[in-house]
Amino acid sequence: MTLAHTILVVLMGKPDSGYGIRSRFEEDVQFFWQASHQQIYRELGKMENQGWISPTVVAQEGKPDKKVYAITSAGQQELLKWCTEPTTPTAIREDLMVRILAGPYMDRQMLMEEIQDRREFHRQRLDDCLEREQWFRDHPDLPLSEKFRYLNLQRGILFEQSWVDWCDRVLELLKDPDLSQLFTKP
Amino acid sequence: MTLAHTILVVLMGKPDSGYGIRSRFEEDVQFFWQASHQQIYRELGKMENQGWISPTVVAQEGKPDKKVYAITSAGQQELLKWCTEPTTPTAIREDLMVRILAGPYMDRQMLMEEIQDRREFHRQRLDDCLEREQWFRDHPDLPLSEKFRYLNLQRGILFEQSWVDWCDRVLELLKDPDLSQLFTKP
DNA sequence: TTTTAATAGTAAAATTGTTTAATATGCAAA
DNA sequence: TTTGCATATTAAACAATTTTACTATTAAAA
Repeated sequence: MTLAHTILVVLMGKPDSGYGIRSRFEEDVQFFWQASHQQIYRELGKMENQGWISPTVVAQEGKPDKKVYAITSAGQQELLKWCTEPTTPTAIREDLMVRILAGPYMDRQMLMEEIQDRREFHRQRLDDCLEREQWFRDHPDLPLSEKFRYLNLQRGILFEQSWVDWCDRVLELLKDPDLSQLFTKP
Repeated sequence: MTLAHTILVVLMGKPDSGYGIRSRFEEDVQFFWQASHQQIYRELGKMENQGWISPTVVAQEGKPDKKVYAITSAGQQELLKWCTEPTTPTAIREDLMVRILAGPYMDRQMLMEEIQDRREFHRQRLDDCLEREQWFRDHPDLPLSEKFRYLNLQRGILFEQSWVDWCDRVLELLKDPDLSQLFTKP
């Protein structure tokens, strides 16, 4: 259950409410970890039961009360323990790849539109990543924790770029009904 | 539920048993779709109930009997229907990225070993992909369905290559305790 | 000759993830 | 002034996935 440990890492930065954690997920973790707010709230409940985090109810002006969770020393220990365990590469389930396998049996135009849409999606994300990269470059004197976030951003850039490149290449090849230039084009 | 449709595509090629389907998953789908044998057997049961596939028990010499499933015309229709629906980009959950975020709080040497291991993993997969690419290039007169598999292989190559590149870059940067060359190295 | 590996399948539990809904506060816009 | 949006949390139902554990056959290796 890495979700719990992702939350622990986020809380190492600063204590936060479920809502706040979710927002921070969207901001800077979104391209390699997604979680709905229910998932986060449920996980926070479990984590509290295990003593990894402790809540404080904070009254706010103009907003509903919130439960701010802070990581406990037990939580920090748990995080460090988790850091000694090996990570495992993500099992990818990419349905566009399944669609590609179905390529011989489906309408070519439809397939190409699907890939075109996907290209647009990843190009948009790439743009977002590059924009954030520029922000980092405009702020060179960042604390170490921010520098590690930059490393993750680099992963995202390479990932999105490889998608765009692949889509472009495949769209070019699919123009030909029998993919005859498969091995001649680089 | 794309697993069912992945199985349908695989069965379009030729009828096969659950065990055989699983083997073919490992061979040529493994880097973008993984499924355990229970998942596949369970899914096959559901698919049979829906009339998408029909089984034939085949006795074998020297091996246990097997249930060979063939796609039905209802199954083919279902597959074509699925092909008109848009695909959705995978939600990635990559725990190495969480580990990177934990970087400021953990032992640097340990983190670097973790990344080194990951690099080795992806380099191995890249090698496998390149080997299979060479096989394709040695067999230029392939049927169309094989050519589409080659397109998927290209995706795998770009994916694994981007991992290796990222690991190399990060390992270089992490040599320095405060990541001071973050913006100066390309 | 016992064990291990590969083939072939089934069952159940536990965990994780998604969907839908309900509740509540306060601000701003229409 | 009603509507919609952002903030903030909880509950329940459902679907998907993973883990663990069985049963069984045959070949090959130790």
